Amino acid sequence: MNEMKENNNISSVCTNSMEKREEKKELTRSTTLKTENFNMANTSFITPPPPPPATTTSDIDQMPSVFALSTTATPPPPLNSIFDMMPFDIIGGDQKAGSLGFTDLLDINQDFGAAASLFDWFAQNPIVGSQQQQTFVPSPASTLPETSEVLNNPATPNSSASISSSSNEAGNDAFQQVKTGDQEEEQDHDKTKKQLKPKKKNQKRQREPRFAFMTKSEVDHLDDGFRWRKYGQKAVKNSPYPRSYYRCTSAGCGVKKRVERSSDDSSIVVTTYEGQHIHPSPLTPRGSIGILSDSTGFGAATSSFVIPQTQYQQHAYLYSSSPSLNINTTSNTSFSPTFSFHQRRSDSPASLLRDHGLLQDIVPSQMRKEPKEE
DNA sequence: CGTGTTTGACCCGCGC
DNA sequence: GCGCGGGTCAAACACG
Repeated sequence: MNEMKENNNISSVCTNSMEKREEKKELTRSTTLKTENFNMANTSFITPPPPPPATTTSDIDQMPSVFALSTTATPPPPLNSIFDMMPFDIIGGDQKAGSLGFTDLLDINQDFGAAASLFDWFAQNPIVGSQQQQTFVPSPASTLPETSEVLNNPATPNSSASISSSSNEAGNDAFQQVKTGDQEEEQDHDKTKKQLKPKKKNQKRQREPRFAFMTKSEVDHLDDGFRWRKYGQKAVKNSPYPRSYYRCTSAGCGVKKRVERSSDDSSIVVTTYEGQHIHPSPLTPRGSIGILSDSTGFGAATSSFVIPQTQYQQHAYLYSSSPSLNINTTSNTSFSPTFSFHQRRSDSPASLLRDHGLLQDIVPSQMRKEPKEE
């Protein structure tokens, strides 16, 4: 019920209350936000994504990648749930590509298939730390990004679930440090702002390992099965879209999430998770969705992934998952999400990589650079 | 009343 | 040191 409330929250906020608030906001306009953009974003959210019309390859890119599923036995979740997204056949356009399994495309398929979720998979295949870099970053010129942010680049093109991730400075045991980091951070949160002030000056604030992915979606805040509380919103430089900051509402769980819309492709939402849930998803027992979630808290963080490529492969790909296809409301423990694969035609890869804001965090600097002609 | 959002102010790190 | 930008806080507010 709460989930439903939360799920409906966006739409309701966007319709009634948001309009009221907007009126008020007109008076107390913040310099932080650009109103037009804010309204624009909301407007687009209000409109439910239209059902997929008969697709032709030509108009695929203009089509929304989010629409309600009607194939599930359980009541269809709200539209802003990422489980509703079936971008695979829309984005992909190519039905063959759409039918391609994720396992057909990725050489990590076995591990991922066994994992209950992406995050689970990453837990099993930690992508942070030096070991990871050896495994996933084949980069020849491979100077690891000085930012300590790590991207699990594919060993071979076309065969990677390149979901960007970053870690804190202490990167090597980032996952283990999540909890300690949470505790420390939680203590900090308990302090007041003024108490924060005299706080450790020489001690750098530790960053949680981050996990970012792009979702082609009309809604900013995707329902990933967890309850989030928005605690901030900032305008993103060089982007008309604001960035929203969310924190997991579960007590003691310090997981944060940042959501921003790509300035280059407004249909792409960049979601960055920071930290690790210390509790199961509140939605776990709920129908088929729950099996996507796990205690690691990254359940069902699957939708479509715009994959920044290495310098080998100077294209951005959009991976899309269609979990519901394989799940079918059964407790299929051997859930293996089906990913489709589509090379975007309209978006220049460079433009995707050039995206501002969070992309600067999640994409290693070497990848943000305009690729030199090979 | 509990929960979540909004938003101005503040903190902090970083580059110059 | 200063300015900028990212990130966070917390009071005020909205909503069910």
